[in-house]
Amino acid sequence: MSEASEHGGAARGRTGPAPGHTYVPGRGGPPARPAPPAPRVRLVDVAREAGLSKTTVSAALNGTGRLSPEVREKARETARRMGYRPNATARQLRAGRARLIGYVVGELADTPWTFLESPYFARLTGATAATALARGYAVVLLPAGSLQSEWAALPLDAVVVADPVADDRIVEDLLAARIPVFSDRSVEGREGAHWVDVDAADAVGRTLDHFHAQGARGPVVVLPDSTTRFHREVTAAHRAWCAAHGVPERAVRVPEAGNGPVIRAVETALTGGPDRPDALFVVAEASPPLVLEAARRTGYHVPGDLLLACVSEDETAVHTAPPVTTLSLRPDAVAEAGVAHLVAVLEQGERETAGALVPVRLDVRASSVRSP
Amino acid sequence: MSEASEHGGAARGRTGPAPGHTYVPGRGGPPARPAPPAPRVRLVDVAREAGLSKTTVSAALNGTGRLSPEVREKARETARRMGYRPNATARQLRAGRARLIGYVVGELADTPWTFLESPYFARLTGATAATALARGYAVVLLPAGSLQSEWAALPLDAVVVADPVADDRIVEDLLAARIPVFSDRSVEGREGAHWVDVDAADAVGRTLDHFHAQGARGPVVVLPDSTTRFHREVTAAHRAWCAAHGVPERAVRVPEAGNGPVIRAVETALTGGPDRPDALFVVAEASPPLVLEAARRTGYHVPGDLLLACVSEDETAVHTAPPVTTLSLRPDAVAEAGVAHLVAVLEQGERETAGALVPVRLDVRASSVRSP
DNA sequence: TATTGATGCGGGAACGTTCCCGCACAAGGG
DNA sequence: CCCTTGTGCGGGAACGTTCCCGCATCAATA
Repeated sequence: MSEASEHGGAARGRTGPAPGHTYVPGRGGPPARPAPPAPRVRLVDVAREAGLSKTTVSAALNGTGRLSPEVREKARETARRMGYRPNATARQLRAGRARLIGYVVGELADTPWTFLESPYFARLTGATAATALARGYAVVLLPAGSLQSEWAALPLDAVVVADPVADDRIVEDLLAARIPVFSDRSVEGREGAHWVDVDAADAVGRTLDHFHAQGARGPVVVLPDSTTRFHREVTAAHRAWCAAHGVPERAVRVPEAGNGPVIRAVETALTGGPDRPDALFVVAEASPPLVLEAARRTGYHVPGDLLLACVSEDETAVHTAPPVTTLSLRPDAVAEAGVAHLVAVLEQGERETAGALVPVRLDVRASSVRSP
Repeated sequence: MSEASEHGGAARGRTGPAPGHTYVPGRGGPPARPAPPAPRVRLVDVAREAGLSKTTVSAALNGTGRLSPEVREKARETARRMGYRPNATARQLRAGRARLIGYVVGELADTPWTFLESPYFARLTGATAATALARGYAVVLLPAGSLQSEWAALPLDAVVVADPVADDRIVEDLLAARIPVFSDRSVEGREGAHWVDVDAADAVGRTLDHFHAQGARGPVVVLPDSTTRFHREVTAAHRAWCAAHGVPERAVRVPEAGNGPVIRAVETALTGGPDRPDALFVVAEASPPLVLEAARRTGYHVPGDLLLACVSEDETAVHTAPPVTTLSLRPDAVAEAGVAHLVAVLEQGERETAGALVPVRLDVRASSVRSP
């Protein structure tokens, strides 16, 4: 179970607490005011009190071993009465693993903690922690682009690296330290690295096909200019789609993340070209209401003369007028598949790294439907 | 340093790896295909290889003890060459603490992981993790309303409970388990509990005073209907402010969190009363662009005939037209003060729980400034 | 030359748990 | 009545580290 700063045995005499005294708060003796922090009850303390051995008590509490029902119950009752809680660290040492998973976001290494403010990463983080905990693993948050020294003191069984950038050091460092790494497809083929990913080409295809079906012939896309694998693949997929459909390739790149830069890029996309686009696909993450407002500000009516879709997990898209079509990258599904695979690797020692590709989901709303 | 699922000594023969062989990958012998996972290099392995004792190597690596420069360098060089990384769990056991802090959000216990999608909690979480890590503590994410069984296996030195609801079991459970708890002022006076908080009365006063100074005489507020201490105090402070300024008390309560309910409450606040308000203070968390849109939809011009301010950490407030005035609850400052206090408690064994009150910050923007 | 003191290193216990054994005892069969 | 088998419990090692000692060695001093 769980420790409260386990003050070691230095304070506690090797003899241990006198049976029946120490664990009863304030029994006997003068009412000592500052109350020296009572040492934690250990397995041996329970054993001594119950007149059993630590082996027996351990077996009784864990439901293992061959014990008579009476002895088992006696051990349990004594442990309960004394408020015994097993020392998690000692268990981990014995077990050889800590059931602890690191979680780090590769993107945005210069602003290490802003990733939580992105709805996508917020959902991914939450889903990762939830799934992991359901399988008995806890998740510790690490800063983007963190150094060895920051996780070196942690007994991590594995580390999840979300969206690593191309030249990310952290994956190398972790693999060198022989810590299993879970990430996106960019780590494919590396020894000790495993992956799940979303289908970037599918994401682009689904959205642009949808625009096309609605009659749009001049779609423009707003792409993030990052070295993330997803963003690179989206760029390539966009190029391929345009070539395949005989549509001119119109794209505006966003130099950095954040609502400000993306909104400016949207304005450029809508006003900068030679002719006005009839559809807009914003892949760079931005607040849907702000994108909608930017479209209006530049003289568009949505969906009247501009179809709009955003890659976003932001719930605000539902509440605008009109509601904004979004493409979900399925962080929940990615996390679930990833953790499931990770646990398999850790517990059954899976070597073959068969990654999984998660399909995206297009939530079509009024902003991308040409009214008849 | 960090573990990769430390497969115990059961696999490794008690003799340990033959010096100079095991740690060199694939040296000598046939090219074994499945490559049995090489056992981790331990301190004793380094000691044996270097012809020293584990005591000496330990002292050399930790920079302690009395050692000749030659021996120290030899130990370090050998450790480096063998790729030695200390076992974090063993260190924790010896040290008596794990430098691990739990983090749980009390609010929204029915939807355990959604808290990260709120900009306030996202920032609070990120800032907590960042500050803690800077002081050598890692943060593990726990679900809202989590049970004993979920954190019982973790060697937590302390747990941060953000915004506990009134009847929250978790604080009781943690204190009963003798794990130090850090939370808001609602835990004041409890043994083993410590707190930092924001000044709710100050938050209300600052905003309504600002409205008043801009000439507004009929402000309406949208309040969350939660049992969080902050929300209860805000309600009381609003009542007190209205009484003190001779202004009718106009408030709309939001039954549950989320953009949808808050937006509906905003509409009610703006249209439901006998006379139209001239200022709106949205304390319940919502996306500022959506609030602005709702005000327009109900026939208001901001700031022309309605001053607007939102309690929000959402960066989108800056990018609307007009930009929205926000009241920041300073999650970064709260986290910083909290972690600083927490570390003091853990490391110097501070008993007196002198909590800290963090001032809020009003970022006045065009939405709440009456143009001349 | 003996005594002191400092220096350099190693032996071994301890952190708290789990688990492999082995021992005592009872019951059953030849 | 002895040998086997099974049951119930305990002793002790092991997980990998840190740290308290103690034991040499050697220079400096009496």
